[in-house]
Amino acid sequence: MEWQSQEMQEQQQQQEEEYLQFQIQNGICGKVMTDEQMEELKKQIVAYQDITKQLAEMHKTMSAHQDLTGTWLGNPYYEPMLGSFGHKITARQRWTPTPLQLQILENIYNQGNGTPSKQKIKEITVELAQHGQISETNVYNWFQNRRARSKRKMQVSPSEAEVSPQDLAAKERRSKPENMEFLDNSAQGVENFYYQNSDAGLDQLMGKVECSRVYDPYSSNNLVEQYGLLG
Amino acid sequence: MEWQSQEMQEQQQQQEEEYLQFQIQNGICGKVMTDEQMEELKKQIVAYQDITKQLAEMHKTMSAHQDLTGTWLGNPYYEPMLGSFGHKITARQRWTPTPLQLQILENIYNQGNGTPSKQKIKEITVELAQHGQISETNVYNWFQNRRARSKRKMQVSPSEAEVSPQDLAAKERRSKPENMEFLDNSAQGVENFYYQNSDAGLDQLMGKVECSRVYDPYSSNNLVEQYGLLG
DNA sequence: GCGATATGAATGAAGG
DNA sequence: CCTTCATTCATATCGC
Repeated sequence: MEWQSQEMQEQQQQQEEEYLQFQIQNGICGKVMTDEQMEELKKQIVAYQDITKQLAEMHKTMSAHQDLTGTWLGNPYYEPMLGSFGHKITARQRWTPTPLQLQILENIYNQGNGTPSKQKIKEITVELAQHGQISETNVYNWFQNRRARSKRKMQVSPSEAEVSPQDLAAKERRSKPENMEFLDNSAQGVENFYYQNSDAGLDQLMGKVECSRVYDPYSSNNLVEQYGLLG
Repeated sequence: MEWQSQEMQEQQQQQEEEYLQFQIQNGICGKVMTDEQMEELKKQIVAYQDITKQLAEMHKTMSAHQDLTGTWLGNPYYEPMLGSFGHKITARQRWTPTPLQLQILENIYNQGNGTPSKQKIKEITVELAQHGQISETNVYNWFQNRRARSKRKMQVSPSEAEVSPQDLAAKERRSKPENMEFLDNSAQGVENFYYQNSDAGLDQLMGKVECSRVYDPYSSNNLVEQYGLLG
C-alpha cells in the first residue's frame, strides 16, 4: 500500500524549502502561525484523532466478529459427498470473500476496465488464492454481481437530467445511513489535507513530513501494531 | 468513548498550553512554535493521516458494500417518548411497512400471480407510496422474502410433529454471539463527534468546531467513488 | 434490559 | 446480461 504519497511528498518537499526561507527571514528558531492557522491545525488534529479512534474501534469490533462467525471455509473444507448421512453438516457451501480478497476485487473493479476477460479472471483467481480459498467461478460471479448491482443502484433515481458527480454522490449518500458519513468526510479530509488548505497557507507551516513514525508511540504506534494495520 | 488515546489528548493539550504561553510571551497575534513542537505536530498529523487512510480502506473492505435503496431519510422520526429533546433524531434504519402497506402487499401476494416483475413492482410502489415512504427495492425485497419464507414454512409446518435437523439448525443459527455495536458508534458520526470528547478537555481548546469536514464537495465525491465507501 | 424471534436487506450462486 | 433463489446478515420487536 502506498496511496498517493508520491505527489504529497514532492509538494511537502517544496513546502519545506519555503519553510526554511521563512525561518531565515525571521531570524528566529520558531515559526509563527496566525490564529486562524492555528485554529485550522487544531481542528485537523482533533479530527484525525477522533476519526482514528472511531475507525480503530470499528475495526477491532469487526475483526472480533469475523473471528467468531466468519471462518468462511478455511481448511476444513470437505465435499458434501463425504457425508454418508446424506446432509452436509458443517461445510459452508458458499464462498465468502475475505477482507483482503474483497479489497483486491474492489480495486480491480474500480480500476475500470470493465469485464475482466477469461484470462484476467484466471490471474485474479491466482492472486486471490493466496489470501484464501477461492475459485474462478467465484471471481466470475463476483464481477457479474458487482456490475449488475452497481448498475441497478444507479438507475434507481435517474430523475435528474444530468448526473454530476455531486448528484451521484448525494444520491448515494442518501442511500447510506449516517453511519458512514464521517468516514467519507474523513477520508476526504485526509486526501485533501495538503491540497485544500494550500490557500490558507497552513500546509506551508506544516512543512515536509517524511516520517510515518508517530508522535506518541504509546497511543498511535501501538494502535497501528495492535491492529496490524501495516500488515 | 475513551479508548487508549487519553494520553494522546493530554499531550496535545499540554502542547496547546505551551503555544498559548508563547503567544503571551511574544505579545504578538501569532503563535510561535519551536522546531521540536512543529516536528511533533507534523508527525502527529501524518500519523493520523496515515492511520486514518488505512483504517478507512480496511473498513471499506470489511464492511463492504452496504447500501441500497435509501428513501429512509426524509422525515425525522421522533419517538413519542423522546418528547422535548430528541437527541436521538434517528431516522429509521430500515423500512417497515405500515399496516396499510402490509395489507396491500399481502393481498397482492395472495392474489397469486407469482413474481410481480419490474413493471408490476413499479406500480405497486407507486400505490404504496401513498400510504408511506417506500421504494421499489423495498417492494422487491418484500416479495422476495415473502416467497422464500413462505416456502420454507411449507416444508416444516405441514409435517410438523417432530424436529427436523434443518429446523434445529435454522434455529441454532439465530444465536449470534456478536452484535456489531460499532454501527451505533459510527452512526454518531461527525455530528456528535465533538461532543463525545467533551470530557477530554481537548475540546476546550478546539471549541465546538464543526468544520474539519468537507472542504471540497467535488473532491469528496471523487474520493468516495475511488474508495467505494458508499458501495 | 436481555435473549429469542420476525423481518428487511445484502449477496453468492444458478438459470435462462 | 438479467432475473431469481437460497443463505446470511442486521435490526426491530416482543416476551420474560
